[in-house]
Amino acid sequence: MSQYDEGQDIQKEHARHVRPLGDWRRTHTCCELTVADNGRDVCLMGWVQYRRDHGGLIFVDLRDRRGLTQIVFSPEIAPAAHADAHILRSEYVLAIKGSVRPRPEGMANPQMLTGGVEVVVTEWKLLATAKTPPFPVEDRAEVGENLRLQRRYIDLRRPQMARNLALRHNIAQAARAHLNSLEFLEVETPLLTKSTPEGARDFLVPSRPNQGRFYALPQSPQQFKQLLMMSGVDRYYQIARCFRDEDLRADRQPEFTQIDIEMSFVDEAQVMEMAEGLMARVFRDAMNVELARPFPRMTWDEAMRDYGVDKPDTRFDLKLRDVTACVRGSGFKLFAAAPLVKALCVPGGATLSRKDIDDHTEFVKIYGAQGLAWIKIHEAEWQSPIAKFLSDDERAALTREIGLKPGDIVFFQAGEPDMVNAALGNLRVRLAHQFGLVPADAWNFLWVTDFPLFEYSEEDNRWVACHHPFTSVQDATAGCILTEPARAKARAYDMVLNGNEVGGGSIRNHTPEAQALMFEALGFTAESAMDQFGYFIQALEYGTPPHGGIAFGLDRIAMLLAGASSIRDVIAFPKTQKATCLLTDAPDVVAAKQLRELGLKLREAPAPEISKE
RNA sequence: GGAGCGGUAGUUAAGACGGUUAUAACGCCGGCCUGUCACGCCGGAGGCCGAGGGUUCGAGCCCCUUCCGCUCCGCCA
Repeated sequence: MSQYDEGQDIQKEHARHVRPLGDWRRTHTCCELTVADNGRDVCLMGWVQYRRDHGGLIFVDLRDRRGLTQIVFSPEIAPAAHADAHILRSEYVLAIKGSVRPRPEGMANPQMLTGGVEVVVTEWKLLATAKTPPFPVEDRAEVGENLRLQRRYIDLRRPQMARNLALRHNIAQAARAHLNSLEFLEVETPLLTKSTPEGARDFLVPSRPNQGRFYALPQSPQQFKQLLMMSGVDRYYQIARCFRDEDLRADRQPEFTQIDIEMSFVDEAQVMEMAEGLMARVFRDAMNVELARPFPRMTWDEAMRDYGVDKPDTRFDLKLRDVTACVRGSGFKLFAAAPLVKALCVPGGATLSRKDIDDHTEFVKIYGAQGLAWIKIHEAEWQSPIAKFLSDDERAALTREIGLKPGDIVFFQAGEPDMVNAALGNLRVRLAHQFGLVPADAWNFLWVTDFPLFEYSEEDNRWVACHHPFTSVQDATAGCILTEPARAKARAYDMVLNGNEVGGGSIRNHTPEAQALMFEALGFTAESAMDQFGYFIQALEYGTPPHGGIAFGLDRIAMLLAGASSIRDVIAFPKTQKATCLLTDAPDVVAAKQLRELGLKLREAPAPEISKE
């Protein structure tokens, strides 16, 4: 007989003790009683966290999502209540009546919020038995992700997960409170909508009454929120579920939540000021932290130049240096011929071991680098595989440009700009963590502005919108939309927190002419633009106010504020990396009848053993 | 589409060069215990080593295939 079966038999036996709730009403939660409640008659309900059965006295820590309260079954004070209490097991659900008393002298537990008191049980009801949980309901239990997701309802009982859910709620409520105070209107937009060709892959939903046609789930409510501006809503927000059928990451789920905002009659400065105010409110309400405003700003060009990425982590320095000119005619052919050569100096980093450097070399190969050149700066010499190729002039130029000092290590990357920036930009973050340069509890906000309007897609062989096709162009570069797309700058802005993009937005095209120009630059013909976006282009023609907005990634913000390493830890029921739900086993095969009704035929029939009929 | 890490009692892990009966801790079950709080003490049960195939006298360990989880690249307007 397995431990599992034994547990089931015990549970079956104990189930005879289960009683209905009846007229019992909970008077307090499990984290609020204090010595001030001494003598009070209370009724608590919750789960058995720990049971400490001394044969005589029985202690139970009763848990709800807020905390723990110690209850005591005493054979002297309440023999009837004590008699059956030995059946209690982990996760049994319990209702108790009793009186609050301070714990005896020296018996208080300062680690518990309610550690000064206990409740002496005079009467109790077993509300439900429970199987032995597959993993302990404790933060310190390190449990495999698959088991946590399969039994999510148990995982969510763990204090950290319960706190994460509450934090997420507090963030959303702070955002709502702030936006409501500014007279924003919360409006819901459709989940069943139209597929658009730009952007991420859509989730499609077949239509039964319109066979052969499909809805798409929204990647964002972008067009709808702009249509609401055209409708005169003026200030809109929505805590909106969004869907993108792309591969997952630790910070990316196929369905996620945005705090989606749009405003009329505004420019960038007003949207950004509103966004800073919202974030300040979120930090005040949810974290009890006051943020300094306004947030620092940086152009996209500066971000790429100094940090190699468009979402710099400014909690530490370690800026990249462009040293292309220093090594232009170098005897080191790799440097001499490269379109871009950048350096990343770590002060005091010459202590790195050969193995450390090998690890970093492997790391940058992820981003397409062939290798990783490095120089350790010693008092007397430069220790480096490439030092012998560098002339005295080049050494002097590098020393000057990078500011090299004895004890430093400097890494180089040469090649195509995208690769160089990605390799060194990501190495920068890795090195900062290795050298302990990332301050704890720092909240470094940053606006990144002046994004390019377009980027070239090698795959599609055309220019695509960096942000989205409704973003407007900066006046100064409006003339080059068609002639020199690479130079066109967008009226777009991203909010970055500790190296994570937490929000992004733009001022939109509000004239049909500007929008038509954008579609033209993206390679749409007038006909194809009308076909895909006709309703939207038409709407622009009926008096559209200047407008713009921003969308925040609620999940990502919650993850950062919770200190979680995965977005899954702040989503109640997340998907796995293969986009499946281990709890419900979705996605699943469907009955042939359902497919027939939708007019769908699978290319291959599902295997018989998993097909449902 | 690609790269890497992992899968061994309920859980988390250990398992030397391929060699008796696969370890430990926690949990679970039973007993004892009136001030514990991750209670303590004594005893016990618990295994298809992810799955399938192969090599071998012999496989948790080596080889092949496959499934699952995680991290990353591509992808994500």
